[in-house]
Amino acid sequence: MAEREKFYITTAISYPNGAPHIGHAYEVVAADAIARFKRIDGYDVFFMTGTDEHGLKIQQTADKAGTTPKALVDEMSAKFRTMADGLNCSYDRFIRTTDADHLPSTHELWRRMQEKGDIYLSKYSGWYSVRDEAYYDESELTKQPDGSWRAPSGTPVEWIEEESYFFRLSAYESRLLALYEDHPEFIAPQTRRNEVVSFVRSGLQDLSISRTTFNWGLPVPADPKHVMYVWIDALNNYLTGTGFPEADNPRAHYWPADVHIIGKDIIRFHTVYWPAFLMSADLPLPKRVFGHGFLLNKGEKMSKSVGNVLDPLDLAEAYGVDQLRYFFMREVPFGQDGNYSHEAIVNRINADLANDLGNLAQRSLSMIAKNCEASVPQPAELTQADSDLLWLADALPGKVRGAMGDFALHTALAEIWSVVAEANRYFASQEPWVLRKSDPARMATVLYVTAEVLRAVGILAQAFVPTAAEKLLDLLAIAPGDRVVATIGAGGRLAPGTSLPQPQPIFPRYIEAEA
RNA sequence: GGCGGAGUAGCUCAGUUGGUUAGAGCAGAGGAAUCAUAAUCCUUGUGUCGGGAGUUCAAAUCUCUCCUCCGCUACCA
Repeated sequence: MAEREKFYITTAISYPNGAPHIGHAYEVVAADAIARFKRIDGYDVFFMTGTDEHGLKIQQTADKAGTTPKALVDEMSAKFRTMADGLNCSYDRFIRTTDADHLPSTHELWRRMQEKGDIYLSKYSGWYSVRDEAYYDESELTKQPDGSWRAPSGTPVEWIEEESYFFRLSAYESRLLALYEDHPEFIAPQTRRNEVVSFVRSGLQDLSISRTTFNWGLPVPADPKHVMYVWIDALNNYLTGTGFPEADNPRAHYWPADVHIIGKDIIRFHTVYWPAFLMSADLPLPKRVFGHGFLLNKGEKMSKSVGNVLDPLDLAEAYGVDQLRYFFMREVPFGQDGNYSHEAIVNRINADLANDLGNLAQRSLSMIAKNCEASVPQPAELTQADSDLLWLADALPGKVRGAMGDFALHTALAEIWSVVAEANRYFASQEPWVLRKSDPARMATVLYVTAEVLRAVGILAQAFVPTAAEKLLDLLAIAPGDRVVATIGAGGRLAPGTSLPQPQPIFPRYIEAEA
């Protein structure tokens, strides 16, 4: 057997300065679906998510709460991990930038960049608002009557100069442009790529990569009064996850990442800074970076003031984990912004999951249980209608693989469910409940073909709705090792006579609670 | 301001390199069936394809122009 091809996928790591929200849930669920699909498609997958735990804000939040940064991030990071677990996300490692192996890894990256001559000590200066804890560009400031300057937020600013290490980002402009040119797939979707190319073309300045104004962070090698600023510390988690710099680490072969799944708001860090760092360190670059969109609550961004902040686990409890996952991935074209609302979620759950797939499984498997001695029926000769439907099911792997290759999760699901819809039409037109009396052999064939379609659908659905798909495959008595994409089609057909368990509903309908 | 994207049925969107009567899902209306989670199936749309002009035998699909919306235009991530 040939060695399996590796596939390394990551989410961004979350900043645990507040509780996880629906955006975090969306990202990790989408990445999980891709990871799960790759696994059932035969890849050696490494899927990583985690938390980015250093920085001024964490330190301040801890101060305000009267605790230590470490105690704070221990508590907060656990919430993110609990969320990922609660949403049934199959990460192989949950990395934390406070993990012990992240320091040597990041020091090594820094050292290599320094060796290249790309890191130098200078001064970082600018208009700083103490109250906002942020620097502002001069163009953003407004002059007050007394001659002083104010930030956009109205707070006073002062000119600050701070010693800082810089990365020679400006030296990488042409190499980055060449990367985008030679690998147009590196940044997706297309619209994000356009933005990045335009940004880099406009010229790059060197990047401040250390701070002396706080100390909750990784110390700069040989100059511990500096801590590394977020860019290097956070981005390097992807390398740390593979055991860098240990060449003999069992995960070393996963680098470079095949894809970073991130929010569109941090596309620049992943497509400009990150590859430049890696080029400097003479390390291979990630193959692709995908910037997904945001989920909006009825068109509005989630915010505490609007009062529409939702806890993802509350949603999962209300609708079901698989149901919520399905909604996220089916409703919104991956890469674009999308809306969610109670009505939309319920509609998807009931129409697609309970009615279309759940009911198809129930009606066909019940008939098998009652009329075929509770075992896989023996098909007779296939009619054109049978072959046509099987052909559609057998063609699904190619279509879904193609869609998943472009991270078009919504398209993959649409493809799968179009076959479910076709199977419902087939079932209605074949009327096996009539055949039961008029032509039992024909009935058995129709039920067999339907079960075969359910098998293909169940296998592919594992990536998106793992628990329900598992239930469906259990009902079909598919052996654990056979629940892979490669068995879909003529080579892996159900064996007639295999006894089947008592059918159980796989997706309940969502019933509105009494108001 | 500069660069880029989008504007197609009530809603969400598909529409490869221009080519028969512009499609899907959902919602709405009517009907059939009863195996099934009151699920399913069938039928049903007179849409100025944002406006205007142009190229072409032929444009939602190319060109120009105008209108509207959105994103990016670096150190909060």
